[in-house]
Amino acid sequence: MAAPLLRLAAANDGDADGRFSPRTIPEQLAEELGADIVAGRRKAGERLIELDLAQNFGVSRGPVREALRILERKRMVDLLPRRGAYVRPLSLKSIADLFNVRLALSLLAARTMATAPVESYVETLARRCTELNDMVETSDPIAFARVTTRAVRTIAHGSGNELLLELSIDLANQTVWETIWKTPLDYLTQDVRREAADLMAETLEAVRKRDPEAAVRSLRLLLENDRDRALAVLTDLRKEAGDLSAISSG
Amino acid sequence: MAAPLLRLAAANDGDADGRFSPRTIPEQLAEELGADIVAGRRKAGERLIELDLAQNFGVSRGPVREALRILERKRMVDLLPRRGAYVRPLSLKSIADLFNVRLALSLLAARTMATAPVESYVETLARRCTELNDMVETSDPIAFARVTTRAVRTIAHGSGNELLLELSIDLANQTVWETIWKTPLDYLTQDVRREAADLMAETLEAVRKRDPEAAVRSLRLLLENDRDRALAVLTDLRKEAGDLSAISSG
DNA sequence: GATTTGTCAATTGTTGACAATTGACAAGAG
DNA sequence: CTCTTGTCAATTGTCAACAATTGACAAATC
Repeated sequence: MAAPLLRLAAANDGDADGRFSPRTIPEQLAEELGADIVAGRRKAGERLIELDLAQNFGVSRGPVREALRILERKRMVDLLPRRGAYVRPLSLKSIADLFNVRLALSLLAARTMATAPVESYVETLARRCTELNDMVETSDPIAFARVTTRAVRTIAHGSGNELLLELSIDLANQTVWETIWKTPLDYLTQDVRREAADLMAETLEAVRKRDPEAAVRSLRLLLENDRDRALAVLTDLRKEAGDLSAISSG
Repeated sequence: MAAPLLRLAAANDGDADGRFSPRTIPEQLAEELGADIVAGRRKAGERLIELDLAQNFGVSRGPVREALRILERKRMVDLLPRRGAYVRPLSLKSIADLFNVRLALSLLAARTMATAPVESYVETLARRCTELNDMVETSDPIAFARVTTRAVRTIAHGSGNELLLELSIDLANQTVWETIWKTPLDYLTQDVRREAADLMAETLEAVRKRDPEAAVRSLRLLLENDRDRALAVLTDLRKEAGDLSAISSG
């Protein structure tokens, strides 16, 4: 197998975070490997051998090691001392778990933000709401989903809780999402989008009125809907095709 | 400076997790360094230089590097590519943030557990409740606090959400707690213990009745009390002594 | 036949050397 | 005097070789 080397990483568009740290080789490796895992080019449970990876990527084992640590942190591989790295199976249940944790953190964010709103974040959230409203009519579910995610992240920012924000970003970077983005988002019909946009607007309103309970209530509805619909789609998907090897029955 | 070498790590009592992976050198380094940071032997913001650490510990830079990655994951150091590792300042606010995140996760756990309780975990929780009740009369705040923590972890287990459990353990391993354990727990008076034990019992009851909202309600009260009292103590502590260098005003 | 022990290749852990980058400081230009 | 540019030591990033451990398979023992 010839050495494919690294494609030297396209634009560094600030990885969903604010930091513009230089893009290190281990990070690039982790990204590539992560993509491979999501795409099913690496199967669940497969063992990853440092030397092989190093040769395939055209680097030495050092950076590969660090990349594996990064992927461990992202919960994409299990790292057993002296026994190697294994790609972690990604069950439907673990996706549900992920949704629920995100939900809990987002609700804490909403509650906190509504308790002591910071004007700049409220404004940003308002902008997102406007965007969502505008997108109800158009029919681009992917764009809609992205803005929703961004709005939720704004709330995480607005909470002022840095740990919460960090965890949210970590979870968002979780590759599960990459998988989910690739699933059909047809369930985001106009009606569903309408409802979501309204609920987000309600949340914004509650934040403005400094009513934490109301904010939590509406955001919870929004995210629970999202979770349930996404899970339904994923479940169906599994029934049809037994592949997508990254997603096991679990 | 002579080479202190590693004291070869005492009993491996299964680090609060179930796994009994072999104790690797990087893990030991991380533990030592972490202890140094908590104890204030490494000050907030201080730069950690790989070569120095390597020489002090009597190993080469490789393992030190991995140890730093571990500490980054535990949020104890910041790792800036090409710019080194810095011990992360631990502000009062970040401790509050930690409490709040733990709170949110625990409530999700309680809600989930109460939705579909698993007998074995319910039993364990019941045992913890009994223990707590027995400890109301005795006056060992530390033991009481530990059992409380254990009860909360039981709930995390009982949720069946592995991600949640993992995050909880991560956060619990956060060194902040080590710091907190060392603060005076005098606020855990008999009255306070009585209330806490009662609230935990209520939570258990709610779980048994499969009443998620009630479970969340009582556990929330319990943990909010805990948070507020602990923060109050820490705040006072800071007013008195300006040291405890790991805790900055932030 | 089941269990233990010995051997070996494959793989991970560790090391020391070399390359690349950073931040600081000094010298020079405006 | 302020700002830019060049140089340099300190430090991190990467590499390739060596050491230690693992798991598997075969041989020996009970």
